[in-house]
Amino acid sequence: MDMGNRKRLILQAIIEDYINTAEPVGSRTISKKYLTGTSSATIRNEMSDLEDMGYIEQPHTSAGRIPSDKGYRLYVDTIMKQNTINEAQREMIKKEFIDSMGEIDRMIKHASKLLSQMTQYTSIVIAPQFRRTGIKQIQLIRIDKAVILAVIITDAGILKNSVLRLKQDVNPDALIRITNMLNDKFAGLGMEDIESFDLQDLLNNSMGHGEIIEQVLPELIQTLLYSDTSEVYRDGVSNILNLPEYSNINKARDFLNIMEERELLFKVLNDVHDDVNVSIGKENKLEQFKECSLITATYKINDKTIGSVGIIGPTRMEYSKAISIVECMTNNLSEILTNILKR
Amino acid sequence: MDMGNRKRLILQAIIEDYINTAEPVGSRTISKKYLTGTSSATIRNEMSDLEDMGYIEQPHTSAGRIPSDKGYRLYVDTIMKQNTINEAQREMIKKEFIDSMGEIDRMIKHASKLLSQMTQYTSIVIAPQFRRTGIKQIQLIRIDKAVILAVIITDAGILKNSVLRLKQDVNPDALIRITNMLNDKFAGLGMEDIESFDLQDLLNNSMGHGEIIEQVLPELIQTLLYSDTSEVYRDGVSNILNLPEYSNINKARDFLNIMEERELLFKVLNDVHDDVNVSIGKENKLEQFKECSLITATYKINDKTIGSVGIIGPTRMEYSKAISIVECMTNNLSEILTNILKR
DNA sequence: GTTAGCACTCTACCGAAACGAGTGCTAATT
DNA sequence: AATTAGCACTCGTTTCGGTAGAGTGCTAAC
Repeated sequence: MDMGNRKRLILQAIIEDYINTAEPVGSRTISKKYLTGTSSATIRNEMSDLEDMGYIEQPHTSAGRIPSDKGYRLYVDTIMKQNTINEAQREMIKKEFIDSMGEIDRMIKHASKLLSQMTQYTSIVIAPQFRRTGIKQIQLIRIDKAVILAVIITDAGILKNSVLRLKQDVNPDALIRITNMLNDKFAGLGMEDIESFDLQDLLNNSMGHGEIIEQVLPELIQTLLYSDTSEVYRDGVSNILNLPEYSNINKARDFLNIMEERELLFKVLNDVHDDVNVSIGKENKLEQFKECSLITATYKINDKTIGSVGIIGPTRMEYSKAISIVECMTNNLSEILTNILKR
Repeated sequence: MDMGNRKRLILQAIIEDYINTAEPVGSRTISKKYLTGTSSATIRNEMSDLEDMGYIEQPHTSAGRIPSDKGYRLYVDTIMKQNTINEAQREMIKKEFIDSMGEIDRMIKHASKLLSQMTQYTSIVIAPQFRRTGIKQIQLIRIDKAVILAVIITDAGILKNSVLRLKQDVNPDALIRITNMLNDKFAGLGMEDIESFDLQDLLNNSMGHGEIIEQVLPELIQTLLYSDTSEVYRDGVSNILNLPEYSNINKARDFLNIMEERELLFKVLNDVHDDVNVSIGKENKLEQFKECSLITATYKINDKTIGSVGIIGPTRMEYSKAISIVECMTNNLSEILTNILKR
């Protein structure tokens, strides 16, 4: 059976009406609101075909049709019109960012809030990923007897610090030499390189500071590699309770439960690599998201992906709007973060 | 009318039964389950008195009674038995902390998770408050042309850093002199002192570095005073959906909405100063908490309050258990944080 | 002061009936 | 051959009356 243009229009009508109303759409509704030139009987026939083709479903006899995941997929890929957010909204995102600039952290939280406010779904954002950047500089600062502070500055201008407690005191000169040594070794390296770093090699060339380096380095590497896992921000979690899909308390609870699993959310967002990705319903790997759609996008510093943002909503999602917003958001984030670096 | 011992027992019975069942408690239930020697008729009379005295309420004629806020208050203050958590649970809290030690941040998140898991309510924790500590040391580090990193180390060993971008480059020697100058002025001061700090005075004695100090200082003070607002962690928000109080979607949504207002939560937790505080129902200043109870406790470093934790639940809360858990938690937090310092 | 008994009240629950939205099929129309 | 009108049928939702049950307040007896 082929997909005539009228079928396409009917599918579009069903999806868009269902997105608005969350009610199964009947043939008469379509005939009256969308395809006024066509009778409901004709549309019924077409709908029957669409059902056979798997694009729509019937919750029960004598109800209208609702889109299937496959239907949404076709819609997203070939039917819907793109970029529906208007210039004013784009400006809003841009402007809001300029206002919130300063601390990267605050900016990220703000991005999350904006996303959820504009879409009325739940947003998730992961903070810039240290691991994905390179090391620019390492500074060791003596703050007390046998206590030093390690500050790490990355390509992306992100800082990490950790307090290292040593067994013995270090004199300032030695500390400077050690700092230089570490910088020689580490500056310019990517985090991937650190993982396979040869500790022994460094120790052999430690010019008498072996003992100290032996104490400092493991902690330092630890900080470098693992400190920034799972910095996840959510916003608008309560938005989903406005949706009829979640008027069922149990579903709502399930959803909220996942939203409290930071590590899980982190993972989900972290292994997306496309610029913009749309996962519809059962396309999601996670069992708990089988009735949701997830729109994700990555943001970059100097064209290197270092984080991502996402929107979670019901499969009945305003895809077009959500996609444009997420896209616009990551573009702005990338631009601003990259600029912060250049300054 | 005076409060005889039997009235007290009946009130206790009503409250404890209601805490367990969330159903209005009738006279027959009490006569059968709690005061087996007394007939339901007698208890009815007593209950009528208790209602007149304002300790219990009737949702409608021909329903049992439920405790009023005043009733809970009396219960918490004079009736309930204290410290109901057992040694095993105490050990659990202690042990969990030892496991999660290391980064303060992680520890705080973990505390929040533990609180909500053990109580099955929603927990809120605010991270150690920088503002409430004194400055130990300030370090300025040149990381690039006209870019310096300010690291602040406080009494409590907490660090803050901010990147400062200057209009002109600074040579290392000047930076050291400036650093020393700042340390002379700031080290040992409490955050309260900073607020009233006389900028002009420092500028007058700036030994030729006035221009740089003028650029550095405002940002630095900004960081000191405002950077750590609203580091709030929540956990177990979805727990409340298990409670019959929130089977009504609207109430649940209201609750979730508040829980997304970090600043609000921060404020609520931040202006509690007692060691342990219980606010019941309408005793809460916040409109949205009029049907909740809030148990808060503060934790300290070296006997100086620097943060607090709290539990939010329905007025029908297991006060005794919740209070002990919160108390135990803050004691452990205080101890461990204080020890971290000493090391 | 306490208790048994009883009339009364109010809610929650249940089932039947009416309703209405929507379908699928058939026959007529274009 | 495609479209449409008409109609019987299905199934979920709403409404409504009736009933059961829990609990009270009051009275009279103990």
